[in-house]
Amino acid sequence: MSPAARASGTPTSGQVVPSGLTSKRLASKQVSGKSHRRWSIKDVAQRAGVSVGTVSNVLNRPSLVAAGTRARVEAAITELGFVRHGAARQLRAGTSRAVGAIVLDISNPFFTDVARGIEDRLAEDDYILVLASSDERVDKERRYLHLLEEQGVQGVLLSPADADLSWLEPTRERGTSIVLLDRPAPDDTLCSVAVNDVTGGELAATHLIELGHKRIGFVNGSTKIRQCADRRKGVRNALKKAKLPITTSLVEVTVNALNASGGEEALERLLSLADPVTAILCANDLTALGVLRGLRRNNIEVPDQMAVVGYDDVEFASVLTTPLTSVRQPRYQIGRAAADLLLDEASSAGHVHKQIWFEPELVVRESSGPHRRPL
Amino acid sequence: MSPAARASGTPTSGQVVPSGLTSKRLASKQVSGKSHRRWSIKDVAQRAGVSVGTVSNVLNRPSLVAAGTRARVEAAITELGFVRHGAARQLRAGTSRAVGAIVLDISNPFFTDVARGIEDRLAEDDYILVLASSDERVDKERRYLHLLEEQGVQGVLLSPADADLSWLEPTRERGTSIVLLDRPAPDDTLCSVAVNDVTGGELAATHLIELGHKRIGFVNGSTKIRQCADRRKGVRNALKKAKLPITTSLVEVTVNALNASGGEEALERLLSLADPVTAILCANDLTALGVLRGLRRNNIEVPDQMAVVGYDDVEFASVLTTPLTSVRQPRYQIGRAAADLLLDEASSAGHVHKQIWFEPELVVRESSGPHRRPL
DNA sequence: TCGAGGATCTGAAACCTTTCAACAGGCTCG
DNA sequence: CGAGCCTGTTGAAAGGTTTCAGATCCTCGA
Repeated sequence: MSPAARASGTPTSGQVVPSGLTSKRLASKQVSGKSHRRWSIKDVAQRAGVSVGTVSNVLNRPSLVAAGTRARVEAAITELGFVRHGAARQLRAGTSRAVGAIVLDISNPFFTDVARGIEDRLAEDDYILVLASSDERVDKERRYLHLLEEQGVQGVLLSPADADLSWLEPTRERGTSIVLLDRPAPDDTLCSVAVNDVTGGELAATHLIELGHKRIGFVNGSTKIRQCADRRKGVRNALKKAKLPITTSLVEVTVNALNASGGEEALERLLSLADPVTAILCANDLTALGVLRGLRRNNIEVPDQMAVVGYDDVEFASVLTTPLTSVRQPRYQIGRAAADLLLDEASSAGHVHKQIWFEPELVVRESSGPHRRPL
Repeated sequence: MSPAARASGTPTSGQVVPSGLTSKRLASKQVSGKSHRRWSIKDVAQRAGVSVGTVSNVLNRPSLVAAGTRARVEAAITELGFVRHGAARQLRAGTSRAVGAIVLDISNPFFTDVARGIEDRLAEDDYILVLASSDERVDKERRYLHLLEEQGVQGVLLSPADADLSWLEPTRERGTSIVLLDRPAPDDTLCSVAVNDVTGGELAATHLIELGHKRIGFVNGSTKIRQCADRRKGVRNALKKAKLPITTSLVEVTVNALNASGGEEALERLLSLADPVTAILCANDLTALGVLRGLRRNNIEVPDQMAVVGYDDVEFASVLTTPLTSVRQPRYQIGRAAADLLLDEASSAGHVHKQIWFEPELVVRESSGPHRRPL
């Protein structure tokens, strides 16, 4: 197209400034030269010898256009390299092909997989994902919501940083749908997708109980965190159902940080008990990893002397020296389901808000087994 | 605002359909009721008793507006809950506040961290990130680029699936900047950010050589993959510099899949050698994990009987039973740098294309040490 | 032969913002 | 006291698309 284009087809625009340049003006032209204005629908119409309305029809309702005309228009489009101006389309049609997601932290593997689920579902409907991390900060969350609303996204998938959701209301009233991610909706005016952490805790504990364990250590984070509180509830449910006395069968250890060193510290405390536990349940895989590491250092065999169960089923759980039994959350599916709800809410007239609960799944590996040898 | 709003401030719109409804029309209104049209700048102007031009000035060039007027307009904006119509703004102003990124797979931890770097840098300038995964498929890549271009993003950060980049040219000519991610630009008409994998391979191998190893196993993927080829080149460079004969000092094993089981298979082959190696270098941490696992099963001690080095420094490398020595890539920084280049290219007139190379870093942990005991 | 109705196409209005020339006052300086 | 300047403000044009009422042309049945 440009006369300077090389035959080979390699990129030609935006060359580096020739060293001897004097004119600033010229330099800037050379360097980032936005060559020509984009072609508009008008240019296409002219080239195809039809009206703009017809071009628009080819783009949006091709069945209304006679085959011959359509072909001519399509030819003009490709010849010109015409690209629809999304903003203009959105301005007039009032609807965009973008969906926003605000998660706590996109570098957290949980949200990474969720994001992937969202993206795949959106792609099926030719939507595009605008992704943001709130870092659990309400101010960032709001700022992003505002930016997304300005952008005119169809809706927002939100993993809220805070319990209070009333601030979402103005945005919703203005027509931006919101679906809660990894958090149950407080009432039925909102869609949500969450995982049942109570079941998760119960699954893990029941597994250990069925293996014959009667004294179980539970390494958990602060119960101020909903997930931790729920998992604890599940663990206690399991004991209750098995008619095991909670006071003697459950040893709860709360750690500040649910990571490997937190796990090691918790293990210290559990090993120093007069009446030791035979199994340890961790609220998270990293913590379980710390526990495993500590056990190895103390020459305690897993699972024969101590059974260990984690939570999250992170990528490496299965490839550890002693593969870790863990609770898996259907992360990808969560994302897909949430995107699905949003698209439904945004497009279908008869949308009814839904709260979707996913059930976690226990993945049994070598780290858990019956107690065979005392410490 | 709505008369039905409850005093508590909890969400009220979008209630579930009352069961007895007969009119479909009514139902849809009740269910997803986009209550009223968004307020426009005109409404704000009217309410503040000024012209639309003034409101626009308050929004975009507040210094031009007298303090009193500005206050009145701002009051009107908050009272009405006015949100700028981004599409209209973009249509008229010709510029959007979004940047696209197309990566190979957002659920891959490498790109996850890169994405985070991008996002953080963009947030500083109030830009927003549109993220897409190509799954290494050229068709998805192109489809997404087209969607992003329609959206009118300022530019696209692209981690290309294919060697051929000529197809990017039309998009660039139309004014969408492109910065290559994790891939060096073929020439200086394009910005790029990449990591020097040759250095990475060299670092790892040199480390082992300095520990006294004279016979090293190298578990690598196909050299058709640029990263693998480059790392191999680096390893060979290190041997050359140390004046070690490549034929006898280096045992190369190629695996189909760079994962844990690939590592275990490779280890089998390395252990069956007549003249065994004393150190194993893996092109990737998962592979190293498989190697470690196999070594443990064979009761071979790490690092005394066998040193192991990985590549990538994944999250769990440091928390393994034997913490893994690995090569770390500055992933977050890569993302930041790429976003930085893009913003510069998109905004500054005197932009000069740059190729940025990041150097990887060796993180030494317990899995590597001098050879102390024969197998 | 005429009218109805279908298929196809047209052209202008509308969407909401930004931009900019022009204008209104008020002030300073000569 | 008038010219010139500065500060604020205005109003209309422009940007690219979609939508929709209407215009044309054909075909078919009466």
